Amino acid sequence: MSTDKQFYKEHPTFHVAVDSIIFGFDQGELKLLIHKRKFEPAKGEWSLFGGFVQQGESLDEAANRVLFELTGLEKIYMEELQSYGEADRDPAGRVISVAYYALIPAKEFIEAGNSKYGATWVSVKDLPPMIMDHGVMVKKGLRRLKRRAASQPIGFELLPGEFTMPQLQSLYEAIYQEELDKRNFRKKILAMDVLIKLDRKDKSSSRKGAFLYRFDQKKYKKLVNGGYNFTI
Amino acid sequence: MSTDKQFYKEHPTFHVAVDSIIFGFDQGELKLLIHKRKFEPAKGEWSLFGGFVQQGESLDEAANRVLFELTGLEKIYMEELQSYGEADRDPAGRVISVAYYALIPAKEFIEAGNSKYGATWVSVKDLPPMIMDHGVMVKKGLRRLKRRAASQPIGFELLPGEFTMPQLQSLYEAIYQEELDKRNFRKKILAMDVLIKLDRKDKSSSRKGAFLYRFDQKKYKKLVNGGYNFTI
DNA sequence: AATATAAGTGTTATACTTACACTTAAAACT
DNA sequence: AGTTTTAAGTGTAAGTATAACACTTATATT
Repeated sequence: MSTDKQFYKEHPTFHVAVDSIIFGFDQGELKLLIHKRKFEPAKGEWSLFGGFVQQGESLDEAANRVLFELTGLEKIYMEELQSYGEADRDPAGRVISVAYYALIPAKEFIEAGNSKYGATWVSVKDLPPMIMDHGVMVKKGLRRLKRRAASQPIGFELLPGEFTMPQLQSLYEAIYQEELDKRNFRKKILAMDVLIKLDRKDKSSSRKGAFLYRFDQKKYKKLVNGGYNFTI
Repeated sequence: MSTDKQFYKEHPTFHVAVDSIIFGFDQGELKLLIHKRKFEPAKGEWSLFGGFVQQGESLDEAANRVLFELTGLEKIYMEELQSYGEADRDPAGRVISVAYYALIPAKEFIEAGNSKYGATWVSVKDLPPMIMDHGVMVKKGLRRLKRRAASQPIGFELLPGEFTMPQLQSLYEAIYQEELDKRNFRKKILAMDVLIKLDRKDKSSSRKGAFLYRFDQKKYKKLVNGGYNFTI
């Protein structure tokens, strides 16, 4: 702090915020978690979950803290998306915002939506108007999700620890917004050799029941380190 | 400014910097433009081109301004890469830095390196130690370049307006760090149908001379808008 | 006229991707 | 107990894209 002032004091400082684009998957639909803004200005309007970076915390730490404070969600998949720094993006003052995108699995999905925090899930196909540049951030987040899903098995982050092939396929269909052939889909996914088939079935969506699988983190890491590159 | 204080004044503010990872291509090598830092602390050590965001300018504007001030380069390809916000990343004080990556064509390449600004080109295969987290930023920039080069015809940004097939191939070989088959390379590039073959030759590197091409921006945009996706 | 050098060109084999339809397991109903 | 209903599960063949491979050509230099 004292050195800060010593070297850089002639330069201006700015409020820095983090905003999280939180995707979830449920009932065959890809959804976004938003809430009504809790503070002025624009209090009560639809907003991503955001807050200001505090002294002594990194951007990643701030993003995780804000998310936890506003939704109770912890230890979820999160990565930086892009910074937004237009001088007039926030009408209430100069704020530079770092957008994060986050994926949460179905188990936590329900709780977050029903919580005391006033969070709401909206379908990405029918987004309400959001404050400032949050709509732009979401579009960018969706593009990133599509790209990531195609080249990394990121979809698994959006599912519970155990899932069925039809569920996984339905997730990818929601991300790409197109129907996939189930034979080809299974072939590709299984060819990656990162899934473990369990001998139990999930019977919630059919009489026959669908076998459960889980993602094999170890095999995946081995593949990635070996230079292998996924494409779904 | 006054509204800023009104609404957000309880939150801390930070110095925000931009740092540019500038790639160039020359003599068959992919290179990075760096310089010796002009101010304390760590004055005289190898550094990316960076500076502080000023009041009233966006991050993009700051990145372009800083680059121009330090290298004289203007209107070059630039995009945001990632933000770096660890609390202790700069030993002299809290600074949040937004890294940009930039590509400059061969024509401007030479000038930038020989300039009054003290800029130096170093091979990406043999990078010197750099201040703070600049080495990490460069690694990230290289990964981005590789990925972008594979899916967008971004390589053209690194070449002069007119170039030959052997030059283009050599650029891709430098980016991927592997040799490519020239027949297959030509086939793929030409199949994209975004190059215009000129009837002139460049004879600087062979007696026979190689035909010059230029990139057709219009055709490219048409393809991209039509949903086409490149892969080299 | 001969030589040296990099540019330029096609084909075949292999791998990957896409399209496509029937069988099976199990609960629910009669 | 047998029949019906529903989603899960499975294989093959055609088409497309990728990868491997070697000789000819244009031109400056000697």
